[in-house]
Amino acid sequence: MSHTSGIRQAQKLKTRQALLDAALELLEGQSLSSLGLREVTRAVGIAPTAFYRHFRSVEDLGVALVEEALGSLHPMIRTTVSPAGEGEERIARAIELIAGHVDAHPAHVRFIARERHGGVRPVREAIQEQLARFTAEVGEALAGDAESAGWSEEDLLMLAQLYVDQMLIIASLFLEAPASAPEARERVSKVAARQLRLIHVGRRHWLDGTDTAGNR
Amino acid sequence: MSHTSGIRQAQKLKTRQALLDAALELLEGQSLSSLGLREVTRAVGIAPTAFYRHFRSVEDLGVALVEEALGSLHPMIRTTVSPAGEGEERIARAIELIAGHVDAHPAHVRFIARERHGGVRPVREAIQEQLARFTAEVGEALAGDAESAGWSEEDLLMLAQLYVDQMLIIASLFLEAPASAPEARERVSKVAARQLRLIHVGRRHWLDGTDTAGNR
DNA sequence: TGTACATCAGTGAACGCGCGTTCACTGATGTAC
DNA sequence: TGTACATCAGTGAACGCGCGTTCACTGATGTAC
Repeated sequence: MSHTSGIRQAQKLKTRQALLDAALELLEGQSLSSLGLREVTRAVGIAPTAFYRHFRSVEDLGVALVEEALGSLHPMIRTTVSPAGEGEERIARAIELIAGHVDAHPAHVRFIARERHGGVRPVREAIQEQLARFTAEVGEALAGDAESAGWSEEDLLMLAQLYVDQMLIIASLFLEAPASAPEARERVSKVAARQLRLIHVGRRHWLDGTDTAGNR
Repeated sequence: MSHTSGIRQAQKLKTRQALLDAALELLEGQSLSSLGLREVTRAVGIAPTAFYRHFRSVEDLGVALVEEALGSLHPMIRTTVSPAGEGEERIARAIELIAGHVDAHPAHVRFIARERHGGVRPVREAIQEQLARFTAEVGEALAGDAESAGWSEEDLLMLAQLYVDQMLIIASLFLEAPASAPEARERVSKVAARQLRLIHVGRRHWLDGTDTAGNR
């Protein structure tokens, strides 16, 4: 029978978390497909064979990392698109939220950016699946927004996808502009704000002249 | 003295190209950081040690692959943003061009998508550098467009960046929708067209009410 | 509460294997005269 | 054109090393009575 508490269970979870943490740290400088099982256990300070008590393989650990990383991304995305305030102000707030998240969880963000198109299929698929869920959620959030009146389901989903992709791009940009280089961060913030603004302008005028789109 | 012709030189180039080709093929299912030198030479049918006659390391080969892959991407991007025709038609043509390029060079596209945020720094940096050059080029092309009258340099560059990122996103989507699944391709084409259309709408109305952006 | 047995997270030795790199080499191609 | 020497792409043996995985084990924790 499996218990949810008990000294043994608690210790096991602790070791499992230590494996995840060590792996994530090692992944700052390499991709999952080159991460070794022994490398991870060595970093944690346990015997290589103990790894198998927690994961069937490094790939398996990678899938667990996806859950962890996108779990932490989840609330951020919801808050980012939460419909409060006026356009320009919302954009600034969204960018601050993204920058803050990248500062708080740089390794998670890097892991997702790296493995999204990485060499390990199960991990790639786990990421795509989670991102699809995010897109659906953002779509729902957008549907509740006054600015989306008259929008078709399909259009809302395409906008949601645009936003989700854009958020990941902006997060990657912040990753390359560390907190130690405030000018670089400022530059990223400015470009990101302009891009979100352009998307927002496009959104406001989306239904303007559907039949004549493209004409001046 | 180094010649540009001669049997020896020609054979050397042939072997070098064989190494690049074999590596690219092996990279369809894994990332560069896990690709082995012996794996590549085995695929080509030469001794492992011969590798060093052409590249100093697998990383070095990766950088060469970036040149090759983005060299082939280069003309596509130029043509895609080339300013001919009316809005809606240009969008359809751009998407066809991207789809065609992905069909013609799937491994190159996959390589760039994978290694753009991958685990090998020199390769990552080579890609970022080339993409920055593309962005600058697209910016210049946009500057020559009538629709860009009144745009600041900065705004043009941010739009160029948006387009380049969007092209890569669309290319990745086509990669996952193989030519054997025409419905999936059609779906990708449609979403991509809507997204480009929204960006285009944003572009047309960018200067509408700079001071009141965000108000309805 | 105490005792006897079951569970199971972590150990450590051992394995076969493929890796990257070195080295002295070979023999076809290139060059000088 | 022929000869003698230089170059250098590719060879093959050898190396030390770290890898993933197996296995029987230990001893602390959990359970039954």
